Amino acid sequence: MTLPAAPLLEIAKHAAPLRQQVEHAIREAIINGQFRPGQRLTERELTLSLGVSRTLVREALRQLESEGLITVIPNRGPIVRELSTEEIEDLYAIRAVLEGLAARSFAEKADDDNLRLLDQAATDAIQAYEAGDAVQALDGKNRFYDILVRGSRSPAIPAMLATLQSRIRQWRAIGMTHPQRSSTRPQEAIDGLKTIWSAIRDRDAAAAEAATRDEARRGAAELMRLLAQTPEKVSARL
Amino acid sequence: MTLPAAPLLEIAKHAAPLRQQVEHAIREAIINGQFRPGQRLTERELTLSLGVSRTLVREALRQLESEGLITVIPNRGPIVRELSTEEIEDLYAIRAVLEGLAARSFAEKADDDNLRLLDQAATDAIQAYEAGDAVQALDGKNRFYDILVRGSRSPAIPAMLATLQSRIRQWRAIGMTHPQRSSTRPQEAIDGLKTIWSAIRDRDAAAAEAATRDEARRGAAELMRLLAQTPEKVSARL
DNA sequence: ATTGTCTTATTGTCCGACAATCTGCAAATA
DNA sequence: TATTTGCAGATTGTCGGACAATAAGACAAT
Repeated sequence: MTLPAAPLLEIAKHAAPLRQQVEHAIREAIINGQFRPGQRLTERELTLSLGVSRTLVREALRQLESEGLITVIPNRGPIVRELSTEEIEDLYAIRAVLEGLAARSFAEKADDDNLRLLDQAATDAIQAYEAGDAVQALDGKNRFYDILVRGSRSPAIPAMLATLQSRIRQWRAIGMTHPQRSSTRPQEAIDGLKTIWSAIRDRDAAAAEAATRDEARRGAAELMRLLAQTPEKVSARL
Repeated sequence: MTLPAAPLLEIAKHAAPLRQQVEHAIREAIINGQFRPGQRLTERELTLSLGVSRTLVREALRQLESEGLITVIPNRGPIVRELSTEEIEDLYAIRAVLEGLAARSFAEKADDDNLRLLDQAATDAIQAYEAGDAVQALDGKNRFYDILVRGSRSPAIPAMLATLQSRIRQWRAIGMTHPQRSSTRPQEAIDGLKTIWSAIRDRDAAAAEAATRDEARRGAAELMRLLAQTPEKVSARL
């Protein structure tokens, strides 16, 4: 008797090569600020703190390098990459068009399952916001965009956006906690979400793309405004 | 006396680490079809043919992996990545929006030098086309887009597009030599270029972006049409 | 204050080793 | 004959050590 074509349960077949865990560990340390921008990362330190051989550390570093998270100075070693204001703005602009493209694809190709999930996330976010629950609202919003990207059926976009996110995440945190944060921004974000949502329900791909881009750009503009007001602090404090 | 802030000449400071040459060599072999999609690349083979240690080969492979050029199967090793029709289409769609974004930035921020260079490339391409010189026309066109991307002053877009290109290049070649290639396509491409060009001269960022995206999409559509007509051959023959 | 030299920390590269895993094939079995 | 089992070979995954090449900082000499 042969096994059914679709396996009953997916087993993690390749018990995560150690290398990937190393890569993941370093990446996380960079993203959450444990390793600060500009900081040097010597191979020796990493091997000691991670308890793996230099071989693995070096392979992981190569990968992080091509993701743009670190810069490797020849014969000097890697340093955690610092981003100028211009670079941050640039990455956000790229994110905007990619998310826009994802929304377009989603509007064109999403199946009912994904539409339902999107509906759920959208209503959750809106309700939470109206109830004044900022945390839940943010969670719903994040889920909304997550579903949007994954449901776009684009093989490459999710990966590219994930890489972008890992380079940006640190600054996104600022955008949400900054004291001078605009008070109208949350409302704006929810409105943007509604616009995207309704465009998708209408299967209006062009409108969905435009709305998603615009919303992402507004978010970026707000962040850039905040960054401009605290020029030095930002890179220093994380 | 202190040195001027801007160095008089840039010296190639770090005589290419061997590793990068290895990476480059493998990448080129993949791009130009010397290593075919689906083909296995064993570390041993590579060390022998390149004359470097396994260490270097492995590091290079990690980098190529995160560029999407190869897929590494655990305990089996890397194979040259094969792209499905959907994936090709997806990559072209991404390229379209990124080039569009580059055009937008260029229209907004390009300096006179870049504008002049763009002018030159555009007139070259158009003249060559009208003179019936396909090779020169193509060269001008490529230069045009190259300047567009580089002159966009975006730190990240050129790198992302370069990665995309390396994954697509093989199929682009098909688009230009395919027997059933549309006869109106070259004219269309030149028209597209003119539209982009004039939008940029007007500093109309939105129009430049739209025109660039549209043109890229038309090119992609043409390629997908050709691929649809020769379904198997394509991946087989390269 | 500038230049030259030495020392040290670190990367760049190579090598050899061995366990873990996949593959294909042959032998054993039903 | 068809299926399962088991084994051998090939290849990756990971380790440790080794040594040259280079960069940076300290220090001495001019």
